[in-house]
Amino acid sequence: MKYGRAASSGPECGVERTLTVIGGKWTTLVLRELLAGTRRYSDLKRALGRVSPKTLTERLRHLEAEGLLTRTVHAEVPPRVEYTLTPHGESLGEIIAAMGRWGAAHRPAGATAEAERA
Amino acid sequence: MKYGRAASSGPECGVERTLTVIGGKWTTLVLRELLAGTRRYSDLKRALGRVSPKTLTERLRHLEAEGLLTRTVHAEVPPRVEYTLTPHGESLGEIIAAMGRWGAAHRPAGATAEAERA
DNA sequence: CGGAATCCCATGGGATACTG
DNA sequence: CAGTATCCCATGGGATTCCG
Repeated sequence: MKYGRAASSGPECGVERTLTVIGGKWTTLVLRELLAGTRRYSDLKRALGRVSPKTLTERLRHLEAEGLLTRTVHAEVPPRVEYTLTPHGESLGEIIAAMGRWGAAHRPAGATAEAERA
Repeated sequence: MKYGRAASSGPECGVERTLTVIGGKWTTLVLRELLAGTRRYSDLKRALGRVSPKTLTERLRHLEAEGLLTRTVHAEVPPRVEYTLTPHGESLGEIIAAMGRWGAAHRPAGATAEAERA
């Protein structure tokens, strides 16, 4: 998801920077899962359902590179690897929460505003 | 960006539904632009910078299909087409705003938390 | 258990040219 | 002006198999 410099309303717009970090379906979903607490690789895999190991690892590595989570390998057998959000990663909670709220309120059906009032 | 059923923490999770709507780089950027007000096709193209006409049209059609914006064709010459967010589309403002804030605060440099306190 | 390796597909997106 | 029409590429993601 490469792109040159910001060319939108505000140069160096924050939205674009955010998109390069949490762009992509699984990325966001992984974050949402980790916002609930530390998770092991297999926990994430199970929670996310139909994600391939390749994709999951890829996204986790990406998030780690961005400094959003830490990967802890426990030297035991069987191996245990845990992923935990850094404060930096937790700061994304606001965005994820907003997305969750919107998605819950604006369901395809149309029971949107009514559902909120009820 | 298709996917079966929700398999994450909460079944039918709102986050996933939101992702199917605003997933993608340009989609979000278009929304951010329109949150500032009605825009013509050429306005958007100029504001977004390096977006191809194909992509822009594609995303606009997608958003229209989702009921997030309305497309108004003015029967004049030269043609004028305006895009305006529906209330439904405007309700995404909270998410976009959160993304903007996060991106602004967590810049690569590292002047993150400090910038927020200042 | 937690991946790495490999192969393949779908889709978003880019560049360019052309038109109602 | 506001697209449409092609063609092509990059990347996210899927499925499967194998390994330390």
